[in-house]
Amino acid sequence: MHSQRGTAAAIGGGTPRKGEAGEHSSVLGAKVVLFLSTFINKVDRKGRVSVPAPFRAALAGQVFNGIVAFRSYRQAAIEGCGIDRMARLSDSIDELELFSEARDDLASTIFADAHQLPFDGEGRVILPPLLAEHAGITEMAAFIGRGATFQIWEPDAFATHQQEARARTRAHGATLRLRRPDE
Amino acid sequence: MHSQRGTAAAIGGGTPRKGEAGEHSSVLGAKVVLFLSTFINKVDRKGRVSVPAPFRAALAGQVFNGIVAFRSYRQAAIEGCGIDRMARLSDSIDELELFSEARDDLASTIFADAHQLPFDGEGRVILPPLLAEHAGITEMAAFIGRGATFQIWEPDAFATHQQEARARTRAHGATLRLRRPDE
DNA sequence: TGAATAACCATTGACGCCCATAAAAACCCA
DNA sequence: TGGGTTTTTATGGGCGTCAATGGTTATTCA
Repeated sequence: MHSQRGTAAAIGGGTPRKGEAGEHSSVLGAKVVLFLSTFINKVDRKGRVSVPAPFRAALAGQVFNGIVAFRSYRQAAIEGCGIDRMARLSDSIDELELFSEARDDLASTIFADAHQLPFDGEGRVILPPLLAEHAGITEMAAFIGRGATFQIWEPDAFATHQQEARARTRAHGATLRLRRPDE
Repeated sequence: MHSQRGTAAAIGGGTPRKGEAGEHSSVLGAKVVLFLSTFINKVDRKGRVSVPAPFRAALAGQVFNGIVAFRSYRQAAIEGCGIDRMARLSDSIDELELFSEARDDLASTIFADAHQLPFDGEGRVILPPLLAEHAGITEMAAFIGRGATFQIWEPDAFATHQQEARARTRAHGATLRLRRPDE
């Protein structure tokens, strides 16, 4: 059984049906990567999971054909993004003082346990056992769009988390100023 | 037992499977070199260690077929990178005040005991005894991705270090402004 | 000539890659 | 608008290949 079908096409890789110049929306500069919606897929016996097609589309065209995954420090989840984001992170860190302690800490915290998970021919990845364990994932994996990044959760755990998050939001009345397109 | 398998080809050297123009992802400018994840490999009786395949891929195409290693003066670890980065480092140091103390120190610390370790036919290098000793490496070596560079640790020592680094990062709330792709 | 080093094979298990299938969307056309 | 057709996805499984590792032979240098 399939979870749900491409409810939302992630922007940027927009899977142009026919013709539709598309393909390289980036003449230069970064493509817009947006992960939306939630998809629940099965983890097969070999530990493979299909990355939702819309997510794959959002990642299309990046130098590395796959996803980057690392453990979330705050939650029992796996953080995911494209390689381009990691490259940007690397550049940012490179700008810190060489050999400074902060730089060291960030590097060993962020890069050390990031995994590059390549897509197979069918758009699946293999979840590293350590990460899967951290997220409590065994049978099913929920891909959660978070805009520029996404997360992978054990479905039930996420449901719980989401309820709590909603409750908190309602309580605190979180607000957000929308960024102007040009700033 | 293998530690973990080549999660992926690091960017830039992208091991294009079939055809795939690939090869030179750089139209101009530096190739993207990104070391990610952690790989633990065995050091054999002769002191040889396999450099993780993804790291090798990231280094592919550089003028020197191997890695550059030198002792970290802050930690019980070996710093590693490709020869290209050493060239950049050299440039950076060149920009420091001539005859300044800092320049002297850096030059003698980094370049003096930097070792060029060539790959053998199977992608292994021999760890210089002095470096291995400094890092306390005997049986196993952990290759730690740090973005543009990597480190080599004794696995247990790194585990400890990583925990402390995480704690520090969380405590200070070390943050990092993500660099915009176009700036 | 002996010891250390480098180049050369051999093994094996994990993983990449391929093919097959079913079901659900998207598409098309009356 | 609705039914039939085509495409894409998600999922399973088999097999060939490569990476990690160990050992053996050739080569170099003291």
